[in-house]
Amino acid sequence: MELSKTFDPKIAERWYECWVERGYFTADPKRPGPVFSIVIPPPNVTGQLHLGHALNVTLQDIIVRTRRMQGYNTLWVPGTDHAGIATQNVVEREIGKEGTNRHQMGREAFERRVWQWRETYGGRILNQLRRLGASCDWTRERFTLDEGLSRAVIEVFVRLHEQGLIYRERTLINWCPRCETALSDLEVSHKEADGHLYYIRYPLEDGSGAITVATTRPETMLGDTAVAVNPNDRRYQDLIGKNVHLPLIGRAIPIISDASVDSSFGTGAVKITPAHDFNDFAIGKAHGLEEIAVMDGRGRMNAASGPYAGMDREECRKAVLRDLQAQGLLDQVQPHRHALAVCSRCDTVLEPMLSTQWFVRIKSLADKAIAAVRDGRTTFHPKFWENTYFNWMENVHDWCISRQLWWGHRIPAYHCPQCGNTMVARRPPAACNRCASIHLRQEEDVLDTWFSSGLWPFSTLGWPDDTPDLRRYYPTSLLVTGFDIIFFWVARMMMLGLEFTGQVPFRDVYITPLVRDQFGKKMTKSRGNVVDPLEIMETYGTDAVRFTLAQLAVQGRDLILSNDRLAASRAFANKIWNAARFVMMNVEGAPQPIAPVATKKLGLAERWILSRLRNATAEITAAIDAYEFNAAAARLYHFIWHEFCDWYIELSKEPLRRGGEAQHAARFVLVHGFDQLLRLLHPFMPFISEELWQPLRSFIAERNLSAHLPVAGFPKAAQDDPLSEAESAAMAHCLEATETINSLRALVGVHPGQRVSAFLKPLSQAEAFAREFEGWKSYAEVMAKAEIAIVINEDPQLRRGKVPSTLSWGEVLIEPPAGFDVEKTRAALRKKLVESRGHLQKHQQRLANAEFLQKASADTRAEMEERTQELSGQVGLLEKQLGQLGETA
RNA sequence: GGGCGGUUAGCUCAGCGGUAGAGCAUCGGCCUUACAAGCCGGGGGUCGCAGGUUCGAAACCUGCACCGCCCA
Repeated sequence: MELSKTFDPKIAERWYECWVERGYFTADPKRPGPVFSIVIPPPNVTGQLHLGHALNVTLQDIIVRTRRMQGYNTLWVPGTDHAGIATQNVVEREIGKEGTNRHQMGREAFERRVWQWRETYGGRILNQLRRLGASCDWTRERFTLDEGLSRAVIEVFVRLHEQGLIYRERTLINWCPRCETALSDLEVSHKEADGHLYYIRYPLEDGSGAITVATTRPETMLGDTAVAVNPNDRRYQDLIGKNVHLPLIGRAIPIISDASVDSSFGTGAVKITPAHDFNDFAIGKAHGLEEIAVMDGRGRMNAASGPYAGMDREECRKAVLRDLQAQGLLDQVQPHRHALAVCSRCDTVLEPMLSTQWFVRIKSLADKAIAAVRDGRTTFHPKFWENTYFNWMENVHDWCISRQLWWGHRIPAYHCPQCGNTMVARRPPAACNRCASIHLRQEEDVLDTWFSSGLWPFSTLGWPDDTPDLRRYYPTSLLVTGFDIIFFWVARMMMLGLEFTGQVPFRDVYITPLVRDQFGKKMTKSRGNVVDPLEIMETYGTDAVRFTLAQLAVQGRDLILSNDRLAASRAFANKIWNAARFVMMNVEGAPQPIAPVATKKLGLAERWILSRLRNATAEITAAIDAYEFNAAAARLYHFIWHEFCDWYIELSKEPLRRGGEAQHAARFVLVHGFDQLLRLLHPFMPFISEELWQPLRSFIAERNLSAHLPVAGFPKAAQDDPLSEAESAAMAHCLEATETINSLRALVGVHPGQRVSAFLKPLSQAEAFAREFEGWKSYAEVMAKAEIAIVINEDPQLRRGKVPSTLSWGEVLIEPPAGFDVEKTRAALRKKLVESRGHLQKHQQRLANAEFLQKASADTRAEMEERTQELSGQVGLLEKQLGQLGETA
């Protein structure tokens, strides 16, 4: 079969469909073997693939494909979450364009509309995962609003309620006036903003003067129910207990003292609005103040705000300031930088709002989740992320789980309008269990999306039923996610998993790096520096993108993606492609499969590359096991490019030409080596590896050889090294001699096509070297384009007219072309001499140090002595060689 | 304010107690029938700064500086 000259990623990427059709990714709980299971952190159903996903999914796929090939019973569950707020926003925008809104539509019609939207667009991100090559079990795709998962949500809600871990309370919560819903602490972002500090004079009721308060939010004064000062503030001692006349509204409110007031802020006196500020709420509770809400759910002023009713909060602020100014009550305005709480979904400034919400009592759940990480049932990689986890878990507040949305799991609570009773139940009760009324109303609110995604590791496996999947695949082996999701997913999955299954949801948590642009900046929509993974997949090929991400995935460090890196990976793919062409060209016409050759019967170069393969296999496997993707990718790259292509393919050319047994052995090693190489590569670059493995397949001698690579066995490092120590040394000598001769050729300007004659002179044990040399002479001669002779006894004529260089075990001389530059070669030797002398000096000093001799281990001393010997040999040689070139050292 | 991570070649990063490494970029020479998205060869670093521990520190400890992030 003929391969084209360059690699076209598009063609290779077609294999995906075939793998899915063959069911390679479909798990079977009945199959024997150790289990490896993983659930995808469900992407938002409205989402589009971004680089964070691409990285996350690539790394998961590397592990999953490796484990599958290693024979694990492997399951990777894909799916999406319903993303309450985000999805509702998308659909509201859509119907907005049609001139309607959800309130006009009504709840049921709106919900139907959202489902329609989901049917049409919800699969988008999952299709993008397919394009990335993610080997998910699509027969088990889940959605948080699926019937099964919804049942799990209700079950968990009811049980938590029964245990007293869910309660309902009227309190101050973070409210988004645009989304018109409550938010949990985690959905609140903080950002710095330039605002103003307004100094407002509140006249005392007794007419004896006024007290000035400073505030960033003048419009909330309409709901003030007190003014507070610090009890130790001398300035206001006399005023505590008096009343002020609240401007614009006319209400009389007291001046109180509270230790939490910061005397250094503004005037030291602050207005207290319990219904619109978290600090004020706490003060209000402590002092029994009235809570007066002056805004509605859309951030508009309500009836309690008197003349301002109906205004928007921004508009109201202007009006209030204008009126205060008109009455001479606005003392001054200062520029002021302060933190704003905004909605993490839509960036709207949030409003603290008084309302009745459902909460999860979190302490006992968090304690269990902390313990599970402390005692190592779940481990983070890199480990330092555990600190972040602990820090959050130890300071976690009760979780507000109700949302005033129409898209989500409706809370299974039923209110009785007749007697005010509220019941929580798995199924709608027929009648009130207190007053027997049959007119019950289900709670309007839905649950926070994270409430359902927190159940994901076990709800996707069939919980609350005792299913074969749940029994076989839970707890899962690993969760791969970004650090920003530790609180959302990891924390909640841990808490809920432990509570409802008694087991941790996953044994390992691998925290991926953050992907930054080539300037090291975080990619954000507002910066406009977001790189679309689909675009770069289009340009460089999916395999190249995957490989680049793996190469850069260093633990504990951000990942900086650049086009240079991507281009390098594309070049790597092309290199592999061409190596395959070489292999295929050289086995053409050979009997299929190529009969294996016993290791003993292989040539030195063949045993050497198999030895390197063994080493690469062990190192790559260990790196994957340790989630050191960068190390695994680097070793793969080095093995393929430098060991297999640069050396072995070159070394194989001679035996291939020779024919007979030598040719057969080289063919066998090329095929076997390339087969193993493609298997090692497959988890990283699934498409090109399959594309190349297919034509190679018929040459591979393996019983029960699988039809495709995803289910072929992953290489295992051979027990014994095919290469003895002596042979390994011999190959090292061969490679060093080759490199040194090539370097000399370039130095003196031998034309690349020209053969040269070269002489090798060992420093010692010349006869032994001469015998060893016979074993690798032909390799070095081919690779260095040289006639090489070994010199045992130096004859006085040897050096005449030749150019020398050093080897770690001796020296090498070549015949230079006429008119070469002697000074250049002298300079090269001089440079080497300076280096070697420097090193030698350091070593000699060390060996002369009494303390070193006394304190360093015997091994270290011996090693240093050996090195010193070697270095002094080098220095002597270099001096001699410089002398030979007419320079006294 | 509390905490975490980083600072090594032009760039991106390994190395984490015994002669400073890789990839990319750069420079020189080569179209040598697998590959010019290539081959061969070369240059390039007082390992952020200051102390300390050690026979020996890029590596371990302390402090500082700068960059990035998280929490309040």
